[in-house]
Amino acid sequence: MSSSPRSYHHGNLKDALIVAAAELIDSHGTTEFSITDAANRAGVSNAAPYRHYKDKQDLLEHVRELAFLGLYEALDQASHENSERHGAADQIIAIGLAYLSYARDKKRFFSLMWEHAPPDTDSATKMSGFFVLVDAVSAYLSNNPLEASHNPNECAHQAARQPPSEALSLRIATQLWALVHGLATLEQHNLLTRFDTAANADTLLSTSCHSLLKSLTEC
Amino acid sequence: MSSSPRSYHHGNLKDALIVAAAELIDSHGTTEFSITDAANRAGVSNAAPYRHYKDKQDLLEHVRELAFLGLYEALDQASHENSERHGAADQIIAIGLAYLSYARDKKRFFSLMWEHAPPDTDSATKMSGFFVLVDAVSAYLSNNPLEASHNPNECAHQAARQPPSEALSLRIATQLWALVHGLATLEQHNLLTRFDTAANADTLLSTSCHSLLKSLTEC
DNA sequence: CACCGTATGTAAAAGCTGTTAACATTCAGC
DNA sequence: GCTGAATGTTAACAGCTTTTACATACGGTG
Repeated sequence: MSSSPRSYHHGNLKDALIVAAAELIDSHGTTEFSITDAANRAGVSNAAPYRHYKDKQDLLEHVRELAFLGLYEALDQASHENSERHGAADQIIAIGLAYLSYARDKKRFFSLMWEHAPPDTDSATKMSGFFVLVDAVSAYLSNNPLEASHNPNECAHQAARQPPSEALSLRIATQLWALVHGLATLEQHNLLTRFDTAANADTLLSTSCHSLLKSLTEC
Repeated sequence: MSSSPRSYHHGNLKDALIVAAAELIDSHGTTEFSITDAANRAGVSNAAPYRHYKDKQDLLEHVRELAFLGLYEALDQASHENSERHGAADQIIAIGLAYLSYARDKKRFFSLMWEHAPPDTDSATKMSGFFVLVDAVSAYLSNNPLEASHNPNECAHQAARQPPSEALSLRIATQLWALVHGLATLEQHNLLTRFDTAANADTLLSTSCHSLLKSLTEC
């Protein structure tokens, strides 16, 4: 990537450090990562990063953003590859499978994303992947409008006061997000195949999604 | 806890270190934690811990076990406080709410538990909390036997070959576990109330659980 | 083009940490 | 009581984060 280490000034050290840090974390994990390594890999001294980042956590925060961006791109691609042709439910499941794939392929990135709950920072990048799912749920709800409810659950209320479809999409997407995220986490800790070796995250996701969607829209 | 720092030998340093580490992590987080602090808090020198633990990760692993034990106790208590009298579904939800409470009250413990997916260690403690949920699901399935299926989904297969109820309980409990774990994680990252301020983890859990259970057993 | 403030790099150092090695003390069993 | 094992201390090393003082390049202004 960086070809000419000749000049005194690096030229694009800020980005190069993020890339270097990302590569190191992807291969050696976040505990092994040191700012010294990242600086060396970028071809500068160990103090140079402090011209661009307040401290180590600040740099890690930017790597986290990169990771969330990668997740978004994976989900977005999965969404487009499964749009319309197949059913809307299959599109939702495809997005979930892409989420699980990302957690598997970039497992160290995935861990980094959910480390140390940040105090208040709400980056838009962090949510962008979520909105891919929201859009798919909206499409699903358009094709599967709610039926009249005979259920004493909250759906009766929703039907009674004609909820904006957007709020319902957000709620369902949140539940699906929680489900797939939990499956990804449990899978990473080898907690799924402990009893039922056939119970992998992919099939669990598929059946759970169908259940949730059916129940949430048919109530 | 430790009262007499007089004798050369501590007497119970191995446990005292876990407790000290747990307290430090609970108050200052896992990144701030140092083995030196834990040793000082236990009243010994900074090299003493290495007589009982191979390295820092080894000590942290034991703290993790303590955290999983605490989670188990919380879930077990919630299970017993909500057994029989209320419906079996309510018992399941009570367990889930206890899970969310634990994640909130012991948020640094909760983060520690899911950090750095361990390579192969499968401690029984880690799973004990899960079995509380499995038992509740089994009780639910006993009270709500599966109906004859007209669904082309996998439930037809299950019904056809008379699945052992235990396998089904494990599968449903796993799905519920993933769901509640995902909700806990998203809540910790302030990702739930970003749009719908009324959508807290507790209510989302309640509605999702009902949906999943209804759909999974009514299929 | 010369000048100068600013941005960006280096070098050195302080202070902390994890970890090990050599040594000291206590315990437990014979 | 003696002896080996268990447990603790001190000292030291290497590596890391972060700061400070200094060096170099860039960019705009006269």
